[in-house]
Amino acid sequence: MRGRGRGPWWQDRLQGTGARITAPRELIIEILHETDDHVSAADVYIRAHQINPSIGLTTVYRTLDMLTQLGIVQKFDFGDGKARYELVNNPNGKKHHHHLICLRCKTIMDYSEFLDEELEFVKKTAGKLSKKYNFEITDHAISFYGLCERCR
Amino acid sequence: MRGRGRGPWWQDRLQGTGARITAPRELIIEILHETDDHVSAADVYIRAHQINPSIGLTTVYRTLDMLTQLGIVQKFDFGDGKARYELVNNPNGKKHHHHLICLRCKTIMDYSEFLDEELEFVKKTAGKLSKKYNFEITDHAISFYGLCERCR
DNA sequence: CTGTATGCAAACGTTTTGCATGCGA
DNA sequence: TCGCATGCAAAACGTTTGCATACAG
Repeated sequence: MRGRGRGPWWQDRLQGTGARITAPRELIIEILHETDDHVSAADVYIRAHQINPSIGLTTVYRTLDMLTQLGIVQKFDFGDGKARYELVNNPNGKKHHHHLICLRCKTIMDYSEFLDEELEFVKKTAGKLSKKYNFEITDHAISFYGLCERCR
Repeated sequence: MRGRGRGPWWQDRLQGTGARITAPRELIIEILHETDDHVSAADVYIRAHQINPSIGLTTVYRTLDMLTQLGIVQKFDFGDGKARYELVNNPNGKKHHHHLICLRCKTIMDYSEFLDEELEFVKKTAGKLSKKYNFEITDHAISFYGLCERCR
């Protein structure tokens, strides 16, 4: 287990763009790193605020936005009014996964099974789309909607 | 071309649930039908309002929500702050498709090629997930993110 | 005639912005 | 020191809700 805090793996990415390493940014990334879940900005803010009460919600939004544009974080909109964020591709992070969303209770479940076939499909499709539309594909999302066990 | 206005294909669906056929609902569905695009609630409202200025934004939201719950409309959240709506599976409608979203200019492109392989993949995966998580899957969405031709 | 559907205005929750201050490099 | 980064408060935005009225069945 390497990432206990100040792992430098993301500092390089930030400094490479001229961005500064600050306490709020360190804390926000650490929180994302320790949370295996799709968290909202408010979720991050609450946890950050518990540790360092001087951090403001605005900074959380701005940091998440910056990380999203750098490709360090992926932003999701599941249709419940608030955006969710997840670290992507980080060394200690959880596996690539997709989502199962209950239309009634809005629960979001992750699944990471059956990814071998998916990877194959995604790669093939991305390649064809990329060529046909001259589109540089950097990411993708697959979501299934329906009714969860409790709601059906 | 069948659907010029009062096509009854959706009236049955509505009446089957006890919902009433009203002028605002007819108009909203007609607008969705004539629009091959992923429209926001405001988009629908503007067009509806041009035709019948007595229609309110609230009714547009409530109607789109009702149609979504009936499965007549699919609601999308692409992360730009407003939800988009599309008619799904209607007789004259366009083919099932997925989305290519530019992270810089937020343009949303549809693609409906390569769906044969996709259908196979989706069916297989949905079946497995359904069994494993006891989840009743009714819909799915696949989106690719990246940079469009103009932005890269 | 009954109850759903509607429009308006106001409320709501999330996200963004303006501005003065703080602090990393 | 210089300018990006921050926090606060207020604004902005999309969406939802309360309520009295209209109208489909």
